[in-house]
Amino acid sequence: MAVTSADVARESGVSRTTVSYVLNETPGATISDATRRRVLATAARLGYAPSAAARTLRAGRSDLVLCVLPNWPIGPVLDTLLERLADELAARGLAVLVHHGRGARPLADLWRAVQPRTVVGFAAFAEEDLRAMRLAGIQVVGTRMDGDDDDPTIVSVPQVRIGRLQVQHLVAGGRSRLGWAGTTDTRLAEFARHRLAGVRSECAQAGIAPPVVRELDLTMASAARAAAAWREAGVDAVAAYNDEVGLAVLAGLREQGLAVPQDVAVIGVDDVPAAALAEPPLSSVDQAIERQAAYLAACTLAALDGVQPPSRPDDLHTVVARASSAPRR
Amino acid sequence: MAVTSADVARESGVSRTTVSYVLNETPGATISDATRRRVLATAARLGYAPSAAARTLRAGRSDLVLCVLPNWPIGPVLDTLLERLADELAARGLAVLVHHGRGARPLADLWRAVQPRTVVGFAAFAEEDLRAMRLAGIQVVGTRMDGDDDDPTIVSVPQVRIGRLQVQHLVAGGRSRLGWAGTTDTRLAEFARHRLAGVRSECAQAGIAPPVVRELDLTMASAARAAAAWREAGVDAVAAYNDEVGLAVLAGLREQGLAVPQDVAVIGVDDVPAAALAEPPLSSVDQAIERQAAYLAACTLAALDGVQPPSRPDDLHTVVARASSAPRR
DNA sequence: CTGAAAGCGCTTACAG
DNA sequence: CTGAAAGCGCTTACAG
Repeated sequence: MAVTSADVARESGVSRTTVSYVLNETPGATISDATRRRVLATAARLGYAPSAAARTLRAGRSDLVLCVLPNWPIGPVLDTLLERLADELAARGLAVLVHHGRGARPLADLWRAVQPRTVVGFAAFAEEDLRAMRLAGIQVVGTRMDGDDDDPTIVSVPQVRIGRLQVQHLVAGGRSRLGWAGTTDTRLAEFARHRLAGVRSECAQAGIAPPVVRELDLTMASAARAAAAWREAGVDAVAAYNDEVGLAVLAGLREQGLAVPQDVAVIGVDDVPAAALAEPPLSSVDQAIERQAAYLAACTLAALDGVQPPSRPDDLHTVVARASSAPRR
Repeated sequence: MAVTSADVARESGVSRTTVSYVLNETPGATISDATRRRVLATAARLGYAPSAAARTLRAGRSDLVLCVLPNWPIGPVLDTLLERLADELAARGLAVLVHHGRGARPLADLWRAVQPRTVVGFAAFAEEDLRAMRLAGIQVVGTRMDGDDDDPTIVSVPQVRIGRLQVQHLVAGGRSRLGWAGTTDTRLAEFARHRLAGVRSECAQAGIAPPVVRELDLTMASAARAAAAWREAGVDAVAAYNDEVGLAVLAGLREQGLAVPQDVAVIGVDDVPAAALAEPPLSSVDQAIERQAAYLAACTLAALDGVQPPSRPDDLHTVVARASSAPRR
């Protein structure tokens, strides 16, 4: 069916060995210029492309790096991460493909279809999946959201810091009774848990009461209910899971007749464009996506080379202060 | 290194043939129950997984379906599409992997690493890429944004309709001088072009002037400039590329002291949660994502089976009317 | 009911 | 400078 190296060999009047030497520019081999030209021309004319399956079988490993995502909604952060990773790895002849690991399908089904050299996991793997990958000789690079692990194959971006930063900013602005606006989107539960933990610990640190926790579903009804609860509790500042939730919080507070930032301050996470356009403009926490992406790519390359990964940059997140969290007068 | 079927055969005291028959439940073969049990147990104990490369080489085709995306930002629409597709194909033993085809890297590099059975393209392929895939025996399923092609391997979701619907809605609400809010994000240029074409053609149809076109970059400055230009031109309604741009339009109009919907009506596309939360709530065009996903999945399955694809549902898009486009009193 | 053998397409010692 | 041969791990006619 498809063109094989044998076809190229026959058409060029040489052996498959010679075809392989020419096409792979094999270091040891010296091929006469005439032969090389002839082989190259034939390959181009026939549209020859080597069989990935055969190469992988022969070599015992492929040039594929597989990124395994949980069922997170893909946003700009992840998008940039994947793009950057693909660019860096392409420079070394590696292809990056992404598996959107929705729901309950076991990873094992994948290995029937594809044989990656390395798997980059964006959430913890099941024990059995890990075992299967190790047995199959697949290298595994992991990521974590808490940052207290020394496993060198693990990239960590501590979500906890984000929550801490939000609280520090709000407290510095004279606020002392905090609310937390989480999300009912279960796909984000892992992120939310760590960010909330950061909020809690920083509240304790600052000597103020723990946050009044509410989970929103991005409807006006749920945002208004949350706002009412916060008013009830005397909340004067809300840290939101992200900007999307933060914008819902603004809407809910408005609905309940609470003024931002006079009555309540609000801060989100991500610094999406819509944050700056809100009324009032929404404060946020910038994630330094480009630098996170560079860090992840460097860690993956280090794992591929079997060397120590770079240490994590520790000033990734910064507060973007806008009117929604202006200090108490 | 890894466990092979020969290992399982040796440990079970049978031939590789028998191992293959048992593990693949080969129809013709009848294996004694004792042997079957023994082989299964050994395979499980050893953690045997067949080599995808060897299976693919042997079979001449893999169980991999590759989705090739242009460098679009991934949003909820695409996300749902991919999830749905993966689910439907998993039921037939096919794995779905995604290639984020950023920028200029030629697709050909991919075939060195991976050998898909089918490629689902979300934008037009380069001629040479198409040729290479055909030569490699890869089945190609395409998608288009204009819907006037009868190629059965092509899934089309006509963006043009979206623009038409927006204009119909605005005109029905008594508006007669339209603006179009595009985006400076070049990754979306293809979508924007078709939606704008729909707006243009429907304006002609309705006998009103062509739209006053402006491209926004999601900053207040650019939104305000656009708003000023529209006021200058006497625009009384704006169709936005999507809700994100629509929200920027609302901000720009507010900044310029124009009242929505009294002075200017606004409508976006996508019906994201933030649209309903805006002040005033933003009208939009719903994309019926679930049904689009089902349609794409059905087309892909049809292509795999070599049968006629289903015809496109033609009522995918519907206007969600909110305060931002309330009729002229 | 089970096994020995061929062959998928490639690369790479090994010979010439 | 070039070619014949082996072998990666699998499946499947073909024999028994």
